[in-house]
Parts: sequence; structure tokens; C-alpha cells
Amino acid sequence: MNPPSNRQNTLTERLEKGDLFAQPCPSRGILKHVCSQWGVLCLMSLRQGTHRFSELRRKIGGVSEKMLAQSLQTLAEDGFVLRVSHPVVPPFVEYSLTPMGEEVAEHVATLTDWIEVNLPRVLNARDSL
Amino acid sequence: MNPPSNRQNTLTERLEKGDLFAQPCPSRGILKHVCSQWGVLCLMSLRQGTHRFSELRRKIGGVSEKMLAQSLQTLAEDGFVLRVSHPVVPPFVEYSLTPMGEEVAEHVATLTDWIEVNLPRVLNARDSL
DNA sequence: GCTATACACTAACTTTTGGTAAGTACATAC
DNA sequence: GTATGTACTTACCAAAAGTTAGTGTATAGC
Repeated sequence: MNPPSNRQNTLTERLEKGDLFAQPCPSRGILKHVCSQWGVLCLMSLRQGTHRFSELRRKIGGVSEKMLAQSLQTLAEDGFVLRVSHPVVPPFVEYSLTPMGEEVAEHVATLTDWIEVNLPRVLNARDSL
Repeated sequence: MNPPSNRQNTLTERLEKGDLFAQPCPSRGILKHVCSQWGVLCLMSLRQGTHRFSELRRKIGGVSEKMLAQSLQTLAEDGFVLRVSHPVVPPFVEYSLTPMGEEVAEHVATLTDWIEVNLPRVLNARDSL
């Protein structure tokens, strides 16, 4: 008969489900990675299949190599993107979505689709200010 | 005579539907506003009803007044948020979602919900690196 | 009457992040 | 032998985000 909740348990319980309104919640970080300008574009690109680094670079207009590498790295760390490096020269690296990545990407896609088709409405709203 | 407005026409045509992969597309800006750290939190808060500035400030853990004001302003400019200022003293300002705001907010919510419930999976993926 | 607080901001300043340009090693094409 | 492509990294600078303090007025507590 132990007291059921020590500090560990309450912390774990708290983290079982995220709360974005809570300042220290790690879900905020994930949201940042997924919603970052280049993060969403990476996810959207990879939804159409495996890509090499340079393919992504050409596809995503305006990314710098630094930001692309950084975005892919954080997405890989979060388990959304799989990085496969073939040890050849010149370098050959393939990026693809993990199953978890496909899930988020799908939700992100519905959002970006909405924005793309409703662009005129938004521009209209801006004009009529 | 005067410069032809066919430039505006081609521009308008181009902007009829956005393309996030295109560098100069204004949908990128909208995405930034909607997906910004405080932008999403504002939308999620307002989905639960009209709020005053200070209510939002208390609800969204960790926002500074500057960033909250800025986020609400850009969301209002894009037509997602309605700002109603009652000319009384002390100030009384109410923020709510426009119909268009409710639409985006819904899509953002499915994303944030996914992140909140799948937090453990992501944290797990990070640990097993 | 006097101080404190609440309200919704804004402005000045500092820190963090994002973006740009260049460098790396090696291979193929011209 | 020069140019190009590959997947990055590093140093540097500009832009964004965060922090702190201030604004004017009205209620609340002492």
C-alpha cells in the first residue's frame, strides 16, 4: 500500500496528453516545428513521395540550404521524417515521411489547402479595411 | 495613356488560388500568421467564445502583451478575428472569430488536437534516437 | 485623500532566430 | 582543367521575438 502518486507519476500523467495553453508543455515545441514556414513545406513536399535534399531545395521556392537542413533535422528528431543516407560520393540522401509524419502532414494539408483556396477571401478582407 | 491594369489582371489571376511552393505567394504570409505560435493559441482560445484582451493574456500561458496585441492585429487584418472596442474608460475591447476565422480555426484545431493526443508518441520517438 | 490595481495597449531595448554567402570533399561532364 | 552537382556546415548580419517600462483613467482599499 503505497501512496499512489509521487512526483514522477503526476508529471507523467500531465504529459500523457499535451496542453498547448500551458507554458511549459512540450507540445508547443512540436507545434513550432510542424507549423514553421519551412516545416510545413517539407511535410507537404514529402507527402508526394521520397525526395532528395536537392530536390526539396528546388521544389520549395526560397528555402536556403541551411533552413532546409535544419527543418528536416528537427522533423526527423520528432519522428515525422525519415532520413536515409547512402554512403556514396557524391552524397545521396533520401527523405521520406514516417507513418506518424503522414498523419500530421495530412492535417497540415487540410489547413494549407484551405488557405490556398481561400486566399482571395483573405486578400479581399484585407482590402476592405 | 495611363498604365494598363493588365498587370493587375495577371496578378489577380495568379492569386485566384494560392501556391505555397511559390516563393512570392501571399498565402505564405497567411500561413505564417495562422501558424505562428501565438496565432494558433489565439484562434484556439477564441474558438471557445469572445474574450477580452486580458482574458486571452491570462488564458494563453507565457504570451507577452506585445506579442498578443501583434498576433491579434494581424489575425484581424487577415479577417479571421473581429476586434470590437468599446469607448469607455478603463478600456474594454472584445475579440471574437469571424465566420472565416472559425473555418481556419477548425482546421488548426484538428492539427493541435492531433499533436496534443500524440505527444507521447513524439516524445517516445525522440527518446529512441 | 492617497496608493494600488486593472485595463489595453505602445515604445525602447535586448536576445534569439532566420537568412545570406561562402566553404567542404569528391565525382562527372565538357 | 574548369565547371557543375551533391549534402551539408560555418560565419556573419538582418529581422523577428521577448523583456521592461510607461501611458491615461477609473474603481478599490486604507
